[in-house]
Amino acid sequence: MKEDGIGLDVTLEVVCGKWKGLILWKLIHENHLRFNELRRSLDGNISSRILARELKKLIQDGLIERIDYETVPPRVEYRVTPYGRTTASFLEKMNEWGIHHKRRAYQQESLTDVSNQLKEQ
Amino acid sequence: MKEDGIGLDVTLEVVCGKWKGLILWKLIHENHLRFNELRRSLDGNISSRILARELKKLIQDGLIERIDYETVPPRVEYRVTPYGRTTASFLEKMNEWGIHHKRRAYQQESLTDVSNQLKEQ
DNA sequence: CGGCATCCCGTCCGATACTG
DNA sequence: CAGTATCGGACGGGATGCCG
Repeated sequence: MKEDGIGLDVTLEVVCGKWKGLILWKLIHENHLRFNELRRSLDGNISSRILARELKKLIQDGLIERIDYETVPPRVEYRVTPYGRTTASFLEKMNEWGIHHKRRAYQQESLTDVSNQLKEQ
Repeated sequence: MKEDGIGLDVTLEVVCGKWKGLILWKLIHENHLRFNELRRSLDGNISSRILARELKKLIQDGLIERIDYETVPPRVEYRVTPYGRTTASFLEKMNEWGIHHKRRAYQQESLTDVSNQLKEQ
């Protein structure tokens, strides 16, 4: 038996929830997005309140940084830090797996359809 | 720009929450655990209610399977399915990253200590 | 042993409105 | 533009007790 999941728990904490993983993923691929830019790029259905909160958490963990240009009107950009970029190691894998899972879920539907048809005979 | 995070969202759904990732991880490394065996192996602080609920979700997604020996007293085992085992691709990476993150969080504390000492001067 | 029922709380998530 | 304030619902997670 190998050593246990000593690290998995904290990764789950960092990336968990509906949005933080997606935000990280976006910033890794886009580099420096402004608040509303980021908001619109996330399927459009995250509220500003939620986005602000999730961003704060990611900043606290040192994964992204906030650049305030101190202008009027305000201009703030968010960037992934070099450290935050290391999360790509598992986000990449998660994304790949998700794509397969979607394909499989679709096949699964077809299978149960067939199975139901068989049962009806 | 590459294609977007078309898969990440569903992976987050599957693995999200405090426990499902850890349960999968356990079953991948142990193969067929009984209910209370599994429960005790998870830091001991998951309630049976929560465990039962999370197991159901994982079964619905086809990641694990339940084998009921139909004996008295009851004997039920849980196993990861071949498909469930494919999640190891990202769980492995998440675990590695988490270990690094813990180490870094520790260093970070030392850094802020130093930073605070500097500010006091 | 392997759960389910009940109650409870804190957090997540969202819509809407508003501010500097 | 970049958020904050407020309200409210849904869900995750936990403690306790009971059942076949």
